[in-house]
Amino acid sequence: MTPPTLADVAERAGVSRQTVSNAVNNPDLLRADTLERVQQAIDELGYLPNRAARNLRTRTSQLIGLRLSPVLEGTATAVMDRFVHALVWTSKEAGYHVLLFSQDEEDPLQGYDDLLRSTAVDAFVVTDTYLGNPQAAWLRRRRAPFVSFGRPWDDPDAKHPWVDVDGAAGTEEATRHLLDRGHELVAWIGWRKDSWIGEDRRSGWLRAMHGRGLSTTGLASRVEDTVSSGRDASAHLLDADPARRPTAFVCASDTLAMGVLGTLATRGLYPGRDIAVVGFDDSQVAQVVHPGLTSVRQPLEEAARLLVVGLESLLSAPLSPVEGRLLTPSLVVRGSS
Amino acid sequence: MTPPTLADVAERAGVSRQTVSNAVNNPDLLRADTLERVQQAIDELGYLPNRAARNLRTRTSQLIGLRLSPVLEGTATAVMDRFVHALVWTSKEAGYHVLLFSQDEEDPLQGYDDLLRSTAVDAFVVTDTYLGNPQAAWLRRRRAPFVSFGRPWDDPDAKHPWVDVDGAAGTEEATRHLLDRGHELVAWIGWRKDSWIGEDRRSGWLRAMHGRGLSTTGLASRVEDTVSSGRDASAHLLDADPARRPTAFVCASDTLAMGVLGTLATRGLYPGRDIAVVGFDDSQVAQVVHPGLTSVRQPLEEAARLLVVGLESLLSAPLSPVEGRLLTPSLVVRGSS
DNA sequence: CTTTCCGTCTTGAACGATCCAATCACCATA
DNA sequence: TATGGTGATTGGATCGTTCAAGACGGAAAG
Repeated sequence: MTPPTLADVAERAGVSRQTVSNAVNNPDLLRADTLERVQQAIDELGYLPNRAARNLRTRTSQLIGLRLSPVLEGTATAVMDRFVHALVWTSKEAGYHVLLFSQDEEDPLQGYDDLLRSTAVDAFVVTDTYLGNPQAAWLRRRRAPFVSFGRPWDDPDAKHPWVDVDGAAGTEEATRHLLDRGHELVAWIGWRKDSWIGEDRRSGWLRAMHGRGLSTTGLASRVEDTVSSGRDASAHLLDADPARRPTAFVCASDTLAMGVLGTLATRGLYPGRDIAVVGFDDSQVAQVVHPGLTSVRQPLEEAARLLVVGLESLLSAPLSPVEGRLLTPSLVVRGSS
Repeated sequence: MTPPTLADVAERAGVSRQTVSNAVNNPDLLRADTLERVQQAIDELGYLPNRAARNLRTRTSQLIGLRLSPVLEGTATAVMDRFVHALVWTSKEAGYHVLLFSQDEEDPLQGYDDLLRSTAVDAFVVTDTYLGNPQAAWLRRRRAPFVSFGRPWDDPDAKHPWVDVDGAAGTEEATRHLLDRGHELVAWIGWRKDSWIGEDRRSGWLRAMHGRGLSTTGLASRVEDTVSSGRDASAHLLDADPARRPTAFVCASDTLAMGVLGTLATRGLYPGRDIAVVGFDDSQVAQVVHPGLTSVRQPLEEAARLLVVGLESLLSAPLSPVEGRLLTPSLVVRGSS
């Protein structure tokens, strides 16, 4: 009924508890024949070390804490889903499991604090690194091990490993792709100016346009990340100056791009033929909408992998040099361009 | 540096360890003034019980295991995301955390087995209950506590609590909604016959149609759950018999509905005006696509809540009567109908 | 005045693993 | 044969908590 313990295995194999422990954790300390005997007993009993006991003794939990961000209905954020998958997968390879917790409405740090004080997790993966988010700074003060997906925008000398995706490179590639197809009036629809991520992505568009000697005057719009904002912004840009009517849109998100597609649909314009549209995130929406939304895809699997690598080195050698990694996204071309 | 222990609190409050333990777990055993003194020491030190030690002693982990299903690119399955959120939230209310693990490619039961044998989780939440999935039967044989989201289709006398959504009721409401708007030729695009869920949803459409004395001949199609299948199926239905050309489509998933929208777009037909379309799952896709996809929304928050309730009673009284709960989904009406 | 009882608190043991120091077996060397 | 060294194996202590049982004091009952 109750799972077998180390002592059970030891008795069956005719050795001491410590020898069984070594067989599991330091097999090279045992003589070959002893190891085999112990291994056989382990297999026969289906023994696996009791997690709680091991955790207590070693002061680790082999768990990584991840706080889920609140779900936003009406947006195309399928990013987290893919990222969580990738993180769970790579964590498993490294011998860790992922523990989810949710945000406390009153105190956003509550969840972190509780898990730390009860030594329930070994480290955290932080994902919301937008400006003004107190998590990173707080965790640092608390000396809690963590890595972040997203660069520390407001803290140039942050001491934690991080991985981020080069949004500017992504939009630059997206814009170049449109320019290569003959577009010259490529408009930008992005987020409000106080979003560092938004400004980063916008800079890629600027770079591509200016790189070809094209003016961006009257081609940019900064709005909230909602479908209706994207719809309104694109309609406005299309109606503004007939001489500079955009023939293509690059958007800071798939959500905004869906708004653009909405504008086109109501006007009888066909995406990809009449007007080109590119989104960001390669969400499921981009994949299933007609005629397919070209989008910048983040290498989330690679990001997760590197985060876990960073976590491992952080936990094994807390004073090792800290590094940040910037990954280059790729463009997935579909019918909309 | 290291978190305070029970002994630290005990010393500070001038009581024994056990008294502190009681203050935390059975406060009514203490005299009021003692309790207050201990509580103050706890607050001052920021004490929280060490999880590993507690787990070891009580033989519980306060963790619920959830296996992530493989991500399917190109489909609109945003269901899991919402469900996981809801589950994490309600679990927290009940004092549990959610531990994620991924599917082993070789042996789908491996992850479950390891977590059980190492006593890492108290119970599982199983989500993939499609026909032939060995999880439920295996867990039952293993006498592992679990609840499932999805009814035990192939096992009428299953002994575990489950919660499911009445798919038939959902499509029935969707179909009635279309009939009420004057449609008479409402077509069905669903999954292959071996999918119980698909057949369940289909039966709702049948019920609604027959309830109004309408024939369903030549109005149904059963295909794979992909966008292109939905596109092909809808095109075929529209071209088949001019006398019975569908004016509306009810689909077993948002993915299929997106295929229908694709067909309409290529033919210059406007969803909601020329042809009505209803999907299933109320995915993010349905919410952001133009002009909005009417869809059946599953009460995932309620489902998660009931699952946790079931889990609690299962863990506190393993022999309590088992119950299954069928929840009724709701229809979210948008531009496409 | 003694006994019983109850409420309150304390002590020692246990959960199942790992760490530490000590022991043992074995073989090579003097 | 005695000595030394190496590597395999052992018993005991420990991690921080909860459980079981006992100690203590005062109040109620005999």
